[in-house]
Amino acid sequence: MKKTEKPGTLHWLARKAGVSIATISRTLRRPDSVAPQTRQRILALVERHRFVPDGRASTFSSNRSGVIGLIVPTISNSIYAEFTEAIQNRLQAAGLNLLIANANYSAELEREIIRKLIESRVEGVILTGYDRDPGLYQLLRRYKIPFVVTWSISPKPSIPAISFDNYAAATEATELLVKLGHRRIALICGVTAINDRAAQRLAAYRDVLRRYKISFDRALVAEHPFEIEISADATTRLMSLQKPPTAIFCANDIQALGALFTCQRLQFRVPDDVSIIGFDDLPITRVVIPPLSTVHIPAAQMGNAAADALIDAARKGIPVKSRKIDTEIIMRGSTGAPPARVRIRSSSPS
Amino acid sequence: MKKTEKPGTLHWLARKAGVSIATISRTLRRPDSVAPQTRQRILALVERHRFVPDGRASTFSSNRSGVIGLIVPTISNSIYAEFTEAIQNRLQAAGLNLLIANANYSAELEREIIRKLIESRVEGVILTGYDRDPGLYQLLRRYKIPFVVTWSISPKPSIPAISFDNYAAATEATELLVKLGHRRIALICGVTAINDRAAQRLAAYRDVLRRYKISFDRALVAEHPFEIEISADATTRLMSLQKPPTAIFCANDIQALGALFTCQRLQFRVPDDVSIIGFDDLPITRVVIPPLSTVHIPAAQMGNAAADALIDAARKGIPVKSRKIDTEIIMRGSTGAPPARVRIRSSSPS
DNA sequence: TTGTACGCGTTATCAC
DNA sequence: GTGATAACGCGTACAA
Repeated sequence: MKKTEKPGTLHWLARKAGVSIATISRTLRRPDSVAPQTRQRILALVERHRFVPDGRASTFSSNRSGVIGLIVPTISNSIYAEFTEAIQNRLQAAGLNLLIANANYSAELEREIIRKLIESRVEGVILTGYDRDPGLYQLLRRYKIPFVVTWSISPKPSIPAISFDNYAAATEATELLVKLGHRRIALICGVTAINDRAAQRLAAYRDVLRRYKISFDRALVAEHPFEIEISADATTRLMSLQKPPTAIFCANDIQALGALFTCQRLQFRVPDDVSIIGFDDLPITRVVIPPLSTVHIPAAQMGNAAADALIDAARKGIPVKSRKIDTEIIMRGSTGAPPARVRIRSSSPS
Repeated sequence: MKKTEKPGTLHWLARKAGVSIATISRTLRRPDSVAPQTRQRILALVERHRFVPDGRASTFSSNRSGVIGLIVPTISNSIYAEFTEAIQNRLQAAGLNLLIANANYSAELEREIIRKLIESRVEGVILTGYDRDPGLYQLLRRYKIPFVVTWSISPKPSIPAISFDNYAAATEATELLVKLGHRRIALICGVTAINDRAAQRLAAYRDVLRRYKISFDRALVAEHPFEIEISADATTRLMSLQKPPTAIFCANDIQALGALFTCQRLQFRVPDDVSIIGFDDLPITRVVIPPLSTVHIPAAQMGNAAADALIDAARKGIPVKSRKIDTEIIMRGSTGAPPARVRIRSSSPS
């Protein structure tokens, strides 16, 4: 007496249709392998009952989850949106699903996410940055889950990375300011302790200063989360120094915008009194006044490449190969030569 | 001869430990229900072999997927980031996982996503906007998946919504401009055909004009995707009209920023020559010059409420109840009375 | 406290 | 072209 099959399953539908579950399954997966007549009857039934097969069971039985996990450190920076959308499009075309996870700049949370992804046996993982507990990489390998690091070039060859070179890009940006004649250059960047991209950009900044024999001043470096208001406050502090900088390298466009508006609010002209260069090349940098000079990051290109690599890895077993993406300095209106004489500030900022 | 259990499974580990799979499973799920000695031995083994149980199998066997799906129309607007992070935090605290999906303002893509979510038997779905094929709601109900609409109040009581009222908020914003004395008010909003939030805000704008006997001018309405450069172009067109508007209501802060910078670029003073009011209250609105007047949307609060509702629905079977969230007009520096005399533009914008 | 055995819903492999 | 049935890996009632 099995008249009461649980509704919404193949068994149940098979009974209703008077065929075997195999036939239903086939109708759904490879309709051609079923007689047109049978197919029609079954499809009508599927339609009528709004049958949606249990993906967990099928993934489980076929041993293909069909999902790629993407872990981003934040979703509030739209540069990751461009990146994510590129990945999504590529995966969709390949019949894979994207699972987006936000680690919120927390190593702890990222660890949990990676574990969850392994638990659900994703077919690939796209990571942001390389700096994490090596055990996590081992875990991914242990379960034969292909992965790729993005937004950062890994120092270890064993960890495949598809990314631009943060150090090189930041070097270029800092050097540009030096070549414009600046000697007092501030840096606003992310929190290097939890962000290897920020750390690399800071390292580049320091190294350029050293190379040009410019003394490094700790007071000119501000590490902060990527929130525009925090960056604005940091800029206020920077520009209130006895000797304010004549240029600010912001290792992130959000921070650059905070710096730009704050300088203007404090009556510093950009770029006449102070130059600002950003990093990422968000669309808004082209619209603000003056347009922001910045480092263009081909986020979509990087996303495409990472997605393609994982598709090949998941479907054809091709190991992920590291690849470097080019960046480009975009000169717009926020950078120029330093003012001829050191500007003396007459009153404190409000 | 079952010596060669497949590695990375409970069976395999059970054999290694010399216990049954049940004991391993128990050790992992409810450690207390196992003798300390056994537990230690097993945990050591789990640790050593980096064992990660197959979540699909467990979810499948326990019939609890433990995931809530969130579908946002875009991830490039940081207002959704705040929303998403609130949801994520709440769910995490409740032991549920968040699956973020980006529908990219495509009904087609959203349909596929909803189907995928049902396939994976998520325990709840958070939707953005109410306007979609009713069949999708039926499908969710059919599989007893609790859902809630956000960012939009549903006109149908059968569809639970936890949201602010777009129409009311937009009415307030438009009315504010009218009360400041503006009669020539432009609207820049999203594409109403694919965005019910934009449609409601447009409806509010029209109704306010009608109520105040201000004639509706199609030329003053610009529907566009939420990209700052597109909004900038639209503003250029608007401000190049024979009789440019004295105020612009932007149903989105991104578009408001595009409008602000463009007006300034065209030498219109904000708010002296033209007032601008946005919608969302992004952090950047407090930093730009002048600070942008806007409608504050309590995105985090809405996210918390939606998450809580779904947690209760998934865990305690409590049906989701609609709830209205309050918005608030934030007056800052971008709005004021219209100029005394109509400004005559002397040359065409570059 | 621990082990046995069944069920979860699908896919894949054979026979027929 | 179709049906029967053995996996897939885990959770869990029930037995020991």
